[in-house]
Amino acid sequence: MLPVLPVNAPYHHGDLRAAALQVGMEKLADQEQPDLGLRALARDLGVSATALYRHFPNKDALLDALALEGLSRLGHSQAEAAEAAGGGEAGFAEVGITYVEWAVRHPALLRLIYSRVGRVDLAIDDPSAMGEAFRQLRKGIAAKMPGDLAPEERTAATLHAWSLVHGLAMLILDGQIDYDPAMIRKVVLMTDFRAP
Amino acid sequence: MLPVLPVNAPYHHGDLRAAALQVGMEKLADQEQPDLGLRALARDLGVSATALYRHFPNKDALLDALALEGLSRLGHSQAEAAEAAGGGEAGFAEVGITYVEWAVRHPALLRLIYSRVGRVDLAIDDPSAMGEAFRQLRKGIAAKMPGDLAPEERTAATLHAWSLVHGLAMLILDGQIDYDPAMIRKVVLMTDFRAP
DNA sequence: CAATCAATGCTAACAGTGTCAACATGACTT
DNA sequence: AAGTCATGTTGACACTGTTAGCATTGATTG
Repeated sequence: MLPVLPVNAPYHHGDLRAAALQVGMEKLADQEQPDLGLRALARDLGVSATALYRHFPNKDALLDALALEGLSRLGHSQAEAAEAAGGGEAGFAEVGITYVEWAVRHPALLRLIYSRVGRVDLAIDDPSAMGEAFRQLRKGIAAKMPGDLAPEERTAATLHAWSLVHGLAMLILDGQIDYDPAMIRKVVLMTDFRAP
Repeated sequence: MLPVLPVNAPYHHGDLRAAALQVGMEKLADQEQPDLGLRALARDLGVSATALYRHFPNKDALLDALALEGLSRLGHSQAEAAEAAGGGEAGFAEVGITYVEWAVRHPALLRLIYSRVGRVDLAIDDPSAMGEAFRQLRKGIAAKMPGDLAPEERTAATLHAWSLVHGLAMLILDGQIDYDPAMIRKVVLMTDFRAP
């Protein structure tokens, strides 16, 4: 990744924060692991290492912002899939399959999301932003559950569905199983939420 | 963690390799994340930073060894649970619940295992050791499946079970859901492998 | 038993990292 | 036009993994 506008660059960047997030996103897209160096990123941006500290209090805050952006994209993907799939249990399965597919396409981003969302600190603008985005994700999953379940069963079923697709995704990302769309579909469809 | 025998220590440690693995294991047990520094570990061992290079070619090799040891312990735990649980589907569920419980008790170790097993290189003594241990783990899961399933269904069912408990474990470790044993049991028991 | 040698330890150094302090530049406000 | 403040810079510090070269010890062999 070459520095952005290395020659004749003005002293002030224009919108370094946005540029950092964009280039950071691009770098993550190229990687398997979410290893993002502050200095390396600054180099790619054609800017000194410490310049980023004018826009983020520390590296964690930058990663938090990237994770939040990633979570937003994941949520968007989920919502899209939910709409395209229509109602019913078949549609619900489609949402889960989309989750796994998204994870396979954005491994570093998914890892970053889950590694940071659990320990948001006050560095981020809105500490509840992450939690809120996740609540949306959960809601998206829950909304597709069969309607005739008791509330407690509903909670368990949501957790079951989330765990199943998240587990599938992580096992694939960690190289334990191959990504075989047909097999994923088969496994996701195995669950019958009305079983005793 | 204090240095081991800082005063009057002989020039040669005795068995630095074993000591490193042991202290490394203890450090991992105290942590949530598998962050293990080579120099920090050497300090705890009361030894210079580079001494460890006489026993491991690099940091990755050390972590691989720790992950392998962890995987062995997990496999042992699984086998124990499988035996104690007896046969049948109830016993099978017990094995899955044990998996989640083990993960909650050894978060850093489980993370280390899954982060390294996918990319074993030739640094480790037996490159297939990790894969072998995992095959055992999978076999342990598969062995508890209902016996009257077609082979392909069996594969899917094994993957389903593994993904479900692994997903539950990861969501708990990442702080997405609380560890509620009753809820775990409920969710694990939800699956009916004979559903169409 | 003495000499040698390989195993195992050490220190010094290098490149890389995140982060802070102090200074420089330039865009916006009055 | 002057001054202020956001935004950039360089230099430094402490930390990391890693290599090279030297020191010490326990084991092997003449």
